Amino acid sequence: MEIPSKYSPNETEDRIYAMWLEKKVFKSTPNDKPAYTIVIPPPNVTGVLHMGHMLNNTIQDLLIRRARMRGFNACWVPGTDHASIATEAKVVQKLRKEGIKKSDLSRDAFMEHAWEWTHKHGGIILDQLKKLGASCDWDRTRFTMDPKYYESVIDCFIDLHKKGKIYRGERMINWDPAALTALSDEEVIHKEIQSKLYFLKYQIEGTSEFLTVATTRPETILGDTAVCVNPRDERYTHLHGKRVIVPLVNRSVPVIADEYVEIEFGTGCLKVTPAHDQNDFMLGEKYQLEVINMMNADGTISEAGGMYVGQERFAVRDQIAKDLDAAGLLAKTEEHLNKVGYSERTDVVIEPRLSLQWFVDMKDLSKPALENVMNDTIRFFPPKFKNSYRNWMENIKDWCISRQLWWGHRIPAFYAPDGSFEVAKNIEDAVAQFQTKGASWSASDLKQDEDVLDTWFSSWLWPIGVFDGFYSKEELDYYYPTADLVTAPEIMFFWVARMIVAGYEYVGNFPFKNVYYTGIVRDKQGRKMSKSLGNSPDPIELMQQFGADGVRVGMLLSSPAGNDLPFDESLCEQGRNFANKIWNAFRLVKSWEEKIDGSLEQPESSAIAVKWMNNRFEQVLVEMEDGYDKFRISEVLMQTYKLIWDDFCAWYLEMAKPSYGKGIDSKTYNDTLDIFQNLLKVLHPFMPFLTEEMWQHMDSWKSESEMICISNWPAAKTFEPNIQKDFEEFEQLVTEVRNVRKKQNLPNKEALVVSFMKTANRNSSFDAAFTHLCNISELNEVSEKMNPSFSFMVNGVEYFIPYTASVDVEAEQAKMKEELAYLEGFLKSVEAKLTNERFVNNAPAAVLDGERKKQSDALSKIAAIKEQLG
RNA sequence: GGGAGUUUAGCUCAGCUGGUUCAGAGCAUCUGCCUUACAAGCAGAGGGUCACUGGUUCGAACCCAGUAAUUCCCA
Repeated sequence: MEIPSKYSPNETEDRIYAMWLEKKVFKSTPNDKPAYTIVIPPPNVTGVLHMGHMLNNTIQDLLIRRARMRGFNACWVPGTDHASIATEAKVVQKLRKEGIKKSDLSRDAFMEHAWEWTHKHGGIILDQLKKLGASCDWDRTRFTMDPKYYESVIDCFIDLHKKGKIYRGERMINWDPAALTALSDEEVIHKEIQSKLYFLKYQIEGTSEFLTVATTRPETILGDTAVCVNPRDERYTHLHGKRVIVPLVNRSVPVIADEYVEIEFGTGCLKVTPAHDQNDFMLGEKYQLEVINMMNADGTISEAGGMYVGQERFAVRDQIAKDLDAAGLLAKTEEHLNKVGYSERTDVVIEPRLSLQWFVDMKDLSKPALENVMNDTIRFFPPKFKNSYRNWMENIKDWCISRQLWWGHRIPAFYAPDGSFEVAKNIEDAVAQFQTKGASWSASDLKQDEDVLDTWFSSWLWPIGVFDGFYSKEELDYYYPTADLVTAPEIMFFWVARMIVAGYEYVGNFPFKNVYYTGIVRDKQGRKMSKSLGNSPDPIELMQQFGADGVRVGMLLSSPAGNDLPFDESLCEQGRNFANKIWNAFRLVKSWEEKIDGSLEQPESSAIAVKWMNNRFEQVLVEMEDGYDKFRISEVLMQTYKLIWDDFCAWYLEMAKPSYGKGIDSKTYNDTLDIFQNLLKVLHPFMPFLTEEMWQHMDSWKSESEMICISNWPAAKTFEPNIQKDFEEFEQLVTEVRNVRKKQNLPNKEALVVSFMKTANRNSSFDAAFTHLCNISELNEVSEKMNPSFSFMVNGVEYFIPYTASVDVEAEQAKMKEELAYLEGFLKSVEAKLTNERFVNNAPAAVLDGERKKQSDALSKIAAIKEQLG
């Protein structure tokens, strides 16, 4: 069978993936083997694969495939997140295009549309993951709104409410006036905006004097109920206890004094609008100020504002500035760099707003989660993220979990007409609960809370919920805690921290042992990849172009944990080239199948090559295992890359390759297959398709295991460091000879004679490989230097290759002189150290010996060159 | 404003306990090759004031202090 010289992934990948699915190799059920579990960070159900997913899931697949081969019961649980805000926004948008307004629909009708949308687009992303080679147990696919999962979320809410950890309260929250919902702090993005600072004049009551207050939001004067100064600010001590008149509004408000005010900022006077600013709210509570809510939910001015009613907030800002100016109450305006909060979802300016919301009291819940990260029970990779984790957890605030949306888990609170409420699993339970309290409401009297829960309030239960852990311990006991979590640092607080909290609260144990934080995928210019910038390549197209394996390698080549990944297609190209390189090594070895000559003995050159290659494999394997333990994925990949490309292809195969037209002995052939097999195994997690395809082509491999993905990971054995040392010497020697060939333009076909100066301790272990590889006809020992000839030193032994054709003697001598000058300078610096008494007295013996060896090596090299020069 | 990080070759990054793994890797570049697995390749070569300034030490890319640039998180 003719194997093409180019590997074509497109033909292969779908076929291989179908085989894996058919043989159910990714399926996991509890058994005697130890479990190794990963739960996927569930992507948005209607999302499409982007480069961040590619990175993330490549790493997860790599870990799970390695674990599977190492004999664990590997279980990777896939699934999707209902993503309430994002999905609802998409459905609203789609309906709008059809001319339907959300407000015209009933809740049930809207939910029908949302489900339809979910069924239509849901799962696309999971199919895309299959293209990448993701070895998930697809039978376990979960969705955060599956009936069972939904129930878990509701039960969790009820439980926390019973424990007194969930409460309803009026708080200053982040309000999104476009989506008409509350947002958690984490959903607000702060941006620096060039804005104006307005200096407003407040008349001091009963005088003709004015007080100037600086503000970035002049429209909020409609809600002013005080002016605040710092008690230490001597400019304003005379105003303590006085009252001032709010400009335009003409309301009299008190002047209060509080340390909170920054003396240096603006004029040192702060207008206090308790309903529209977090800190003002705090001042309002402290000094029992009146609260005037001057804004409607959609960002227009409310009746309570008294002026500009119904007008949009930013229009009013401009208008009020003009009106103030006209009234002579605007002292001046200044340019000002301001940080403004924007909604992550709708990108409109967030309005701090007082409203009645549901909260989780996080203070006590978060304690074990903080402790067990700090003491490394749960390990973070890279550990630097422990710092920000601690910072956040130590200052944790209550979690606002209600959202004014329909798509999601509806809050299980039922309100009676008198405003009292019960938290219950369903309306019947609520009726019963009212009854026990002596309130006899019927089901038709009660109304369920209109709001749904924050999406993260469902995904924080993910590692438990995917195993139905709230209702059955069977799978939970086996799979939980999971092994590793692979995710982006951006959602450390949204998700990772809260899963840890939930894990300790509901299972009494951590949800995962290790957390690997990936970086952010950026484009060449360092910009974050985003849809709006259009700078993100389509992963599916990339995989078509370079193969899934090529893209996987491309993603992992430069992505140490926690570092951003500056993505460049050329990395995928490197991955594709690597695939092709291996493919061709396979073609070579496969071609030997027909050249086996049973009568041949294994030549010495092949014997040493096999011995070295096996030894080298062991050496690198140890380093790789160490790298895996530390999650240094890129490093492990590079080690694998060099092991295969440099050691195996460039050196081993060249040494073992039979001479032109000759057959191959069966021992070398079989040894080569064994080596190749091990290499493919350690490569498999990185390039699953390519390795499986080759495995399927080789009967002797298939006799060990039907598929490489379920074969046994090679066990680390001991390696002999001396063999590698000898090899490196041999490598130098070969390079020197190649250089001589190049200088003289001697093709490899032409045999060479090489001589070396007689020495007691010349190492000859690789001589057979050397003469085979470099086409050396004679390797002679001589007792006198040869002239004229090229000469070079390898590990203290001087080698000679006689000049053949015309050689530029002067150029050679000039080069030698350069070398001589360098060596003499080097020697000088070494000797300076050795004559420094303090160095000799303080440095450890090993370092001293090293310096002495440097000295003697330099001396002998200098002597040799001088002799050559004549 | 508070906190954390980063700065080593053209690019992306290693460099773990201060000293033979000490200035490295991959890619890119340059030179020569269609050598019977592979031009998506082979062979060879060049390339660095380890951000800057000072300190500690026999010895600093590594420890300390300061400066600069830059990234992220929080408010």
